[in-house]
Amino acid sequence: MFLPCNGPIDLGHTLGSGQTFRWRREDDAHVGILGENIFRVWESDGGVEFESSPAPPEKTAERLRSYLRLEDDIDSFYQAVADDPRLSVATGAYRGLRLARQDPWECLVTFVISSYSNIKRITKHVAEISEAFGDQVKSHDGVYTFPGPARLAEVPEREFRRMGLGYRARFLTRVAEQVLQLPHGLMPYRQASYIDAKQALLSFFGVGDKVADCVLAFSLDQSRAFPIDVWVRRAVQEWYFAGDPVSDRDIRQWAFEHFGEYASYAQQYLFHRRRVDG
DNA sequence: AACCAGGTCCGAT
DNA sequence: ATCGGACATGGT
Repeated sequence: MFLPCNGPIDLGHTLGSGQTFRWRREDDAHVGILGENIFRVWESDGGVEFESSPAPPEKTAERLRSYLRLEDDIDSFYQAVADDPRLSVATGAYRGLRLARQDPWECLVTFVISSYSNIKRITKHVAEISEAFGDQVKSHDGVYTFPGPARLAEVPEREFRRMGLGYRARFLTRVAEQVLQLPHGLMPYRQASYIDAKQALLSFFGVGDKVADCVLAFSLDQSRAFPIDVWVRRAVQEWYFAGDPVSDRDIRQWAFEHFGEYASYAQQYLFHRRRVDG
């Protein structure tokens, strides 16, 4: 089934730029799990083509469309930063890199795990958690859904430690318990203000500024979130502040003034650029 | 063999 | 408010 896209889309950059960790290349397509269904997606003229199972494409199209943010007018972002020479290099190189709209819970767990780790290891841990605690997707051996907060809340911390999660094990157990206390889960924060949503996330044990901003940018539609990790810190410091040391607080302030509602997109391009090309 | 990785928490200034 | 050290583990 075909889905049109507003502007360019590059699945390799979108799904392989360190925002999502459960997609894999398979021939010329990308295969991943959204909710209870497995998707196979590839680029097609003016959009993407996809298959899904066990639910058929007619039933899952909206989920994929939303996930890939096909409605985003990405060209207006490119225009907005056209006068920024550093960012223009990245938008030129990674044209079609989109932010994904992930499930907030899965995104939260993923980035709690990400703390002081690396992409390869994060990918491994997310896969292990799905296999160990998720449900098998119907008629797809070895393919698992992502376990919900109720399931992870009942996993003893020592099991997470056995998986090699280290000190993050405690974070995971606590975060699951805390999310379980929310009457309507994390979804309502899509409608909340950036400030309110961030404050809520920061109240979770194991969630600081960086992880909170990742969840806000990659799952909660908070376009002014600007996650600052080691790579982005270096990029901003060297490319925009002449190498002078800058506090995270100042970077956040600067990012909002400089990029406004495009901050989340700008961050992902800067991150990818810095991580891939140094 | 030190050093680093999409950080956060906590106690001491 | 801000700063340093501790925290687990695996890869260069």
